[in-house]
Amino acid sequence: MNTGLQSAPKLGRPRDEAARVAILKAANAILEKEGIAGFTIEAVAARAGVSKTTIYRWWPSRGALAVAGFLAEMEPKIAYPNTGSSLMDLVAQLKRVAAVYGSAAGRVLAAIIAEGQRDPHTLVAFMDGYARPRREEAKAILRAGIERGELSRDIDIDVALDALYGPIYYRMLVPLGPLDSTWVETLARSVLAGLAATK
Amino acid sequence: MNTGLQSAPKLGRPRDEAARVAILKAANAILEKEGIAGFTIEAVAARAGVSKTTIYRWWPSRGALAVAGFLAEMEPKIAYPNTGSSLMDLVAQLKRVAAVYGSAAGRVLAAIIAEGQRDPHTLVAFMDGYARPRREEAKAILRAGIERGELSRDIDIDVALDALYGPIYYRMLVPLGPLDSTWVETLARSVLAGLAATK
Amino acid sequence: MNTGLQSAPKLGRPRDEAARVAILKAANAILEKEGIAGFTIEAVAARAGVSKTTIYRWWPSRGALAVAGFLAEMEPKIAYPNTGSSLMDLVAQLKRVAAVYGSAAGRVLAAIIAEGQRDPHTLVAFMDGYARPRREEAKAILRAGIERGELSRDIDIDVALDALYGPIYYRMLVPLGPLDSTWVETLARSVLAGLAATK
Amino acid sequence: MNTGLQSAPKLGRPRDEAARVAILKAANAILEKEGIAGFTIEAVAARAGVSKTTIYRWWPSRGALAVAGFLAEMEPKIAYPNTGSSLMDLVAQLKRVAAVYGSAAGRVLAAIIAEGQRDPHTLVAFMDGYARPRREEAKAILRAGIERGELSRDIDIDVALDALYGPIYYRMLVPLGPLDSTWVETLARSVLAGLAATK
DNA sequence: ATGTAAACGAGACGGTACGTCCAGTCTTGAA
DNA sequence: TTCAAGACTGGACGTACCGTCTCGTTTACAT
Repeated sequence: MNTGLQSAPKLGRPRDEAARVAILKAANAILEKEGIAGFTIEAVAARAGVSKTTIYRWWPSRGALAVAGFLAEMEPKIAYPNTGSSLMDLVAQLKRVAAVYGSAAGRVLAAIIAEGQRDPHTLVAFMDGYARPRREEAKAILRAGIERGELSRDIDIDVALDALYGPIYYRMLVPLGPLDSTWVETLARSVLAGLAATK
Repeated sequence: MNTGLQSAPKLGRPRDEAARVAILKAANAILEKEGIAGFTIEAVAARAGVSKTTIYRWWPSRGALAVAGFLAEMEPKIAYPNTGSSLMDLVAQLKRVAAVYGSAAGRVLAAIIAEGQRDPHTLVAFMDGYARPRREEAKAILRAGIERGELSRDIDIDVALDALYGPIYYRMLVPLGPLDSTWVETLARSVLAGLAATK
Repeated sequence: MNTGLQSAPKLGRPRDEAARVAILKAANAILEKEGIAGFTIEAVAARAGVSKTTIYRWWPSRGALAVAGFLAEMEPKIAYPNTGSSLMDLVAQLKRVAAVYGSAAGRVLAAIIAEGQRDPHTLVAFMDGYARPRREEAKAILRAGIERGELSRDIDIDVALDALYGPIYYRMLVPLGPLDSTWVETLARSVLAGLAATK
Repeated sequence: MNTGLQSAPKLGRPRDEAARVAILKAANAILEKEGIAGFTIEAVAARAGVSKTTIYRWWPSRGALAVAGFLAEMEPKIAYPNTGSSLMDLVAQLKRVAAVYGSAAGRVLAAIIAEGQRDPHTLVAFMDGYARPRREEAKAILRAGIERGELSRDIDIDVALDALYGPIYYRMLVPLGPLDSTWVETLARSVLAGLAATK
């Protein structure tokens, strides 16, 4: 996936930026509307008004394209807020994430994780491009909270984040119940209470 | 999935039990070894030494077959223990579940959830046949714990179970870290502390 | 190319005869109308109302299909006559061949020879299925003529047939002039005179 | 094919002669080695170390390029000899042609004729640039032979040339037998006998 | 014992999408 | 103005499986 700017060889016809954008938009639209079932390279090409070749030139697989489309759409949507309080920031962002994942974007994300089970490259792309960076951001917040004394030094940061975000992904993929704000709040309160209680 | 015994028409050649078993075994084996990518009806038929027709006669779709195979293999493996203490039972079972999901069975389960994102019928089959029954068992334990006074009356049982099992599914599908017993213990302790702390 | 009747295993769904015929007819029609340029497997499939798979199941390549179509159409058209006189038979057949090759069938034949230059299998199929059998028939006639004393024992049968048929193929492929009956007659007279004059 | 010198615009960068030669050489080499199957513009460009653009700028189609390459290589090889005797000249040249067509050049020629069946422009280019000029030379020889009384005034020159050259092309395209000198001699003797016998 | 009815193996069939190749066109910067 | 590089649209390739179908064969029970 050559979305970024690398050595920029400058030779030959430059990449068509409009096509790139159209492809990512089409990928997202299809994933949102029809889910992974209708997400074929041919469908994306048709919707974007682009030839299959152009897609294959820039993205090695269906999954890579899905991830790229998701990132393009998501990146602006889930920045962490900054309220001065780690816990407030965390809860606020958790609610925002739950809201986003409960909407169309959640279907895209679910599709990507599903595709990731089929194609390891997709999983890697998703983890490198999205999952791990988000986790790092979240870790930073928790660490800040520890510095400020809002959280105990004894908590296991990874476990804490798994406990907070895991349930959201779980409900997104296995709809045992709704992903609404009441639920998130109850969850956050409960889990944070556990963290606070740690030793 | 007509695995059960219904009106038993009794006419004609009876169903070949050996074939049924061979198919489920083959389905599991393929799902474990190659994941969802290699899980095609043709592959299952070939491995089971059975014709495609026979598979389609009894299972309506790939997903239904996967779920059936998973249930056949799983059912015996994750019964709840009974130690007299709800919390002990819960933790023990949680650890067992994590261990099982971290092994080959986890790959099968991941494949089923992935297929469920593509085909709603598969999701329904999985939820009806597996997810919800397990959840009911777990709820019963928690309720018993409340009765016995081990747990507060104020906890939200569903949230509690999401907080306990969600992270396991999360790590199974998005490998941000290992699914080992240390992690499960830390997680369980932390979440249960939160539940206990609930006023 | 399993056009003929072989061991007839009898197992499974029997081949759809109507499809086979439709495919051969479509192949011929396209070859006649558009030449080798428009002769794609997809076009044949579409015209025959058949899936590509069905074509590939029975014919290994474009060329094999073209040859099969040609044989199906041609076989009845160029049997040798039998006038009692070898030379008369020969000339009569030569004229018929020229007439046929000058028509739509000629375009099919030209296409096959062209495809044969690209794909050796096609050439082999054409030679085994058509060129050599025809040549053998012609040789038999010449041999009969020698037996009856109509032709000299000294002629080289292969050279004689090359001299008679070569020019027809030449004109068919390289249109330096028409392939009409006047020309064939002149040619036949001239060449046969040469044969008669041999020693 | 703008190989010749036209109005000489003189403006801008001049045509790269080395590229022109490299392209023709590459075209020939590929045609000889891999036949028409491997003869793609991209392959020629790669082998010649030239961009596709440059090829398309000067030759309108694959066939045109093939013909140009063939002419560049062939022109010097098949000039008519001059022994003073038309018949001797004719036979000598016939043998030379057969020898050449039986070698690598024959594969190129066969490829061109094949391509000509697919693309009329190629056929025209081949006929205008090669087939007809050669035929005119041959006709001149026959006419000279008639003038000198070596040949009858009654022979049909076109038929005579078809009878002599047709079989060579035939054997080149449909390998029913070798294209060796023994065969050519027998053929020439036989056909010329027929011409001589023509009243 | 004989018929009837469903299960089964085999494999042909119409389709969809795959990922690739090449055609022929275009857009850029350098020569 | 030519050229190298390489992006672009587009058509066909040959393959893999899908889910359906049509056979002939097998197995049981009901007559």
